[in-house]
Amino acid sequence: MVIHFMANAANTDKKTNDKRSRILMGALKAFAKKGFYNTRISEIAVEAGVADGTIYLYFKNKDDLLISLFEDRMEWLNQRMQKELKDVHSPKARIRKLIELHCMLAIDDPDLAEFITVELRQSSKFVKEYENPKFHDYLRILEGVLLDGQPEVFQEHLNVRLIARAIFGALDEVLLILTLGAMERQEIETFINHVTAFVLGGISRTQD
Amino acid sequence: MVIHFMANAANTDKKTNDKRSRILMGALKAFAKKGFYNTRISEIAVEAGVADGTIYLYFKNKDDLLISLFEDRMEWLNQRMQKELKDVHSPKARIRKLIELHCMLAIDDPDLAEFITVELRQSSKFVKEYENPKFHDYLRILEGVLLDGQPEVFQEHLNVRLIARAIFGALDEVLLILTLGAMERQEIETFINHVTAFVLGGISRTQD
DNA sequence: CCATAAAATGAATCACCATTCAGTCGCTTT
DNA sequence: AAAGCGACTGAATGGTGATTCATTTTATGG
Repeated sequence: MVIHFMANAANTDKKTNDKRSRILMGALKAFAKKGFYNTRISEIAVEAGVADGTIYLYFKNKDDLLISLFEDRMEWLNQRMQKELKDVHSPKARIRKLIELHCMLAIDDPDLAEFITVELRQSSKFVKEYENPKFHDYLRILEGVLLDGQPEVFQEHLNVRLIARAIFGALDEVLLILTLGAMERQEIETFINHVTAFVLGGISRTQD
Repeated sequence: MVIHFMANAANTDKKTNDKRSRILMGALKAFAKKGFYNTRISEIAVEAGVADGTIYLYFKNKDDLLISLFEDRMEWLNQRMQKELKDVHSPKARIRKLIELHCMLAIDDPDLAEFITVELRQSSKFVKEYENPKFHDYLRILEGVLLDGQPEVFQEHLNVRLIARAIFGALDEVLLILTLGAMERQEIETFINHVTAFVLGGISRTQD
């Protein structure tokens, strides 16, 4: 009896998650292409291969779908960020890694890159009540890297919170360019080098 | 006859411009508060003190209103930028001036600040056919300042186009913070100093 | 002061689309 | 095998809001 229940639940969960994540994928693709407000629920449904109504079994409404998509993807992004930063110890190298990862979104998942660069502000401003905690987690990771390096290599008077925002803004804008023009991997690497030099120059104690 | 016509035209133009600019003001206020897609034409009409239909005498449709608003305000911003930069000659001082002006929007015209930070990307991406030339003019001003200073004080290998974007992104993000929390003028000045130090550090040949 | 044109109005239209829900499907249990 | 149950479907609903246009108001000129 118990075993049955468990198996059942696991199965249901699997199917549930599968469908839910297909809907999220469809929404991401559609939002990236046409933006939140220009995307019809029916388009997401087609993209996900489900009926319109099915979406409402997994999400309260269109706003909730947007928010859930943010939560899901930013969570993933933050975890990846933290995992990759774990192995890097020099503060400057961590900054470089962070910039690399941020920019590599343009290649790894262009839809996600586009979604973040274009919808992030809108959503945290106009989807009522939504504070976008996962985005703030991202900022906190960046702040953490700055704080860790501050006593040694970064300027002691940095306003960490402010500069983290400025760096995020710079990266976001660069990511936006990357998603627009299709670029060679090589060219992207050059971009990353330039941006890294710019950011490190802005925060380091001494010029390299 | 000619004189009559002229006077007539001038008069009409004046009234026309007056009403047109009242509509633009109303749209700016409404867009800043609720965003483009959540703003009803009727709300703009109320804000401007005109009838709904009147808006369509001056603008083709809602998209056109958005675009016209961009053109109008960015044009104004660019002109102000260029005028103020005219008197400043040292490259570093010009960068500082540019950052100051950008940030001062949060105080001088919070609605405009909010509008630019939140609607700029959306619009250039989803309002079909619109290339947002005035925004690119802004970028070109920034690039110009970098280029002017490059032979002397800024790093010779700067990718000017890229770094201009990065700087814009950083400023935009900072402006976004400024518009959210109401701040003292003093605190804003501190912010400006930090951001200026960050940017100059990122582009200068030698640490100051 | 009248005639004509121009500008402005705002109620009515109508296309659109998020959301709902009555009905179907397929699987499990007995 | 049939009843029960949860997941799923997609056509129908209802609210919404951009846009239109018949009508009214205001300005112009003789």
